[in-house]
Amino acid sequence: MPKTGMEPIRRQQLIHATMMSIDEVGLADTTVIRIARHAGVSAGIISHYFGGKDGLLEATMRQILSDLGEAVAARRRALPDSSPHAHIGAIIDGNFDHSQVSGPVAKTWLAFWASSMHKPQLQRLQQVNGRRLYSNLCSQFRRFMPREQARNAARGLAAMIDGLWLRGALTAEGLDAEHARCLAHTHLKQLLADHEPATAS
Amino acid sequence: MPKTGMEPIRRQQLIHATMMSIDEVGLADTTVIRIARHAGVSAGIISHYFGGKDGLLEATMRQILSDLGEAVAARRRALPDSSPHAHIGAIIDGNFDHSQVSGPVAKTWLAFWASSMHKPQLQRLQQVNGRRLYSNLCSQFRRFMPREQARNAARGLAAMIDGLWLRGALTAEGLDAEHARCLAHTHLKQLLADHEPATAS
DNA sequence: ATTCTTTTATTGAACGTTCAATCAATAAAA
DNA sequence: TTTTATTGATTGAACGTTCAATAAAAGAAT
Repeated sequence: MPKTGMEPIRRQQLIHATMMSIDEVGLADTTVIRIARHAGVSAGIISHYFGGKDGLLEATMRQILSDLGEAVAARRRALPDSSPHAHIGAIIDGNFDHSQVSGPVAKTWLAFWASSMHKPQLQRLQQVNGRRLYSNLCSQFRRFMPREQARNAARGLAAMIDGLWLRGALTAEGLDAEHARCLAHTHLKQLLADHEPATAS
Repeated sequence: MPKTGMEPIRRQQLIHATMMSIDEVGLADTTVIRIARHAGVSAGIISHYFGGKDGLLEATMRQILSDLGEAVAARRRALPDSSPHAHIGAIIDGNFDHSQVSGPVAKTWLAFWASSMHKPQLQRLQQVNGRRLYSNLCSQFRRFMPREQARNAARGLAAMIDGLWLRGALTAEGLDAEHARCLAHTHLKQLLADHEPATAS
């Protein structure tokens, strides 16, 4: 049934099928045949569109990072005000966006995280993302904190966000996004309260 | 050169070699031959002592978890006082013990973390450890907080500890244990200060 | 409309590689 | 002589990639 213009459709199907397979059996047991069956196509098509299995895996990670970045950016565009609190809150909420915390995405994310330790191409993508989160947080904290303290606040909050993700991906019930957001926001409020004790209500 | 009593020696050598291999090339590219070469023995010996590759991997994870538990327990035995602050501080310090934060151990730990999502035997070990950290923290927080608040404090601190680990394992420079400890302790002090504002100095 | 040609999309068997596990053979110690 | 410890070639299974073959759509021509 080959019509023209299949390429973007197939690419999307295969990326989605990759996440499903990683969700089901993990990255280690994800074979091209299993991905192809999930997408309802043959194994050879993967090399045709992505140059090979590695190309598909990299494209899948790119998609996840791109979606995450967009979720954060969208919330920062629609802020109620431009206070540091609002910006940091938007970054937190974006990181726990619904498109990001579903089981398949979260497990795929963690699988790539581990894998990126030894695959240079994934490592680059991973570091770009990690630094983006950190520096976004840091520049907001610096609006009302001295530099070194802002750095530490950013590092601590970034670690908490990643840690909540990590723990969420491992629990059988999946990540409770509402609860995770609540914990991160509570931590943020503490940081703010400690720094403006006189400005209460 | 077979003497008697080689078993405990070989088991230790092979577990150590497993961590070295995972540090070098990752869990995915860690083969029995590579592990055996690291230990200076032949590949067949792994099946002889551990029943197969999976047995060795499980034994390696058990060793890491056991070392981590002991590092925490040792510090809790030698506390200056038995205040909640001291206990929680000891749990933090134990989790950033030098035996735990070296490159090979940290990378092996993260590799198993990801792998435990789809291997039931590793998952059990992982959950026992995660719950131990959480419930240890929780029971200390409850000594000066209402139950629900203590739970949230424990979840937040546990997430931060794991997040600092995670980010440390991924950076090329490795985990800066001193700095990570400092961030976790800062967060702890905020939790304490917020809850006893009248008892200052 | 119908036929022919070209282009695009897809298949799946075959190939070469890699891996974990096995086991008969070996050698040192007891 | 018996027991304990170890080797490494072999085996069979599984994997990613390749490529000749196939089929449907699109375009061209009558």
